[in-house]
Amino acid sequence: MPNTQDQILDSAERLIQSQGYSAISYQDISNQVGIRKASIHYYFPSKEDLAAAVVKRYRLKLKEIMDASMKTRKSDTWGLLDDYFAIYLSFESEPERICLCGALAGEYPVLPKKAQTEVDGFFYDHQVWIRHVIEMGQENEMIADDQKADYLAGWVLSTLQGALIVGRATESFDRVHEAQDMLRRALKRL
Amino acid sequence: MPNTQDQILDSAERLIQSQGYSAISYQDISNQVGIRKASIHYYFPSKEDLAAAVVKRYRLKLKEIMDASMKTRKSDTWGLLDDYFAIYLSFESEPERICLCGALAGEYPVLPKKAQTEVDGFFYDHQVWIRHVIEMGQENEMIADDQKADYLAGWVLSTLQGALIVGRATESFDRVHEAQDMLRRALKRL
DNA sequence: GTCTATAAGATGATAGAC
DNA sequence: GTCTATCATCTTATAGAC
Repeated sequence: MPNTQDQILDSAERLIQSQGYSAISYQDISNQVGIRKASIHYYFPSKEDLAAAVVKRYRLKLKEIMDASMKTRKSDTWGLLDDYFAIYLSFESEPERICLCGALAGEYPVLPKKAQTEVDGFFYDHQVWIRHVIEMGQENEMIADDQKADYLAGWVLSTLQGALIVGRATESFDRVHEAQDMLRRALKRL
Repeated sequence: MPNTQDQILDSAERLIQSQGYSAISYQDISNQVGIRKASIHYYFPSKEDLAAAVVKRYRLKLKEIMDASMKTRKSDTWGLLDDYFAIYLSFESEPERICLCGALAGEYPVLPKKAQTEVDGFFYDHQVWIRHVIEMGQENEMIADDQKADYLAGWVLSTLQGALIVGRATESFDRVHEAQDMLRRALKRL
């Protein structure tokens, strides 16, 4: 059983992923965690603090997954890409949820500054990681090198985030599978 | 000068595109339009009514643009695709705004039912239109036909929505240009 | 740490005058 | 049609007891 602070973060993460930042309240979290909403303020004085903490933790969690993948897969281009794609496939079992930062990006201008910075940093982390994978793939001639690795990385990121968001709204998670299929082919043949 | 009802819809559309549905209030619209918030209830009794009306109008507006393009471009595959891409490029001049339905899809589970239906219908319209363009392109051998047109259409849609959303959060509208570039190449060579 | 109690403000919505 | 006035409810947040 996680401590109270982690339970609050878990609840907030889940709620933001399914409802967005503006829609959720301390009361919602209070109901899920089973403590009074005043108690939440003990851990996170303001909603801005809570938002920043949730994104920070989420960003770090994924960064660790990606770094671990890099360590075990070495320069196995398609294995690395599969690992990354798996992050997005994990949402299939909870169709109300999407990537936390995809959800937050949808209401970016109303987010508190610190949360904005973390969301921005999240996308930066991912783009750098994907770019690295693609660069290695281009060196090994697994991926065509007539396109800048950075453009390709941004493209992969946008596509996957978009597939999750549109997929949830159209109740078609297949979209995510299909998008990954297309990306794999495109990277091979571009 | 548009009538009051249209001014309200214009304002709501603008606000949702930049802030999302949950974050906006009758007060915000009241401030922009210059009428009291009680007056807005005269046109749209509940926020749910307003949401449904905004999406319905937006969906129709884009449907008309796409149908007009189909009528003038006939079977000019790349011309049609350019017209469609131009819809997304139009957001470059107002970097706070993204596609209304992309923004709404980011908080889909909390939307009123009727708004959900319209958002869903919006994506359906687009996917059908793009699929049609791709099918014609495959017949004319402009686009390779080893992939289902419907998958390709879904992929294009997801990518463009994702590029807008991620692009706004990372202050890099280039993302949209680059994604369109990649899509064009990918469709040609797949 | 968690609670009760409470504050100050915003929200969607309605009634009724003009 | 648009206004003022008002309502009940929800929001984030704080003070202080246990």
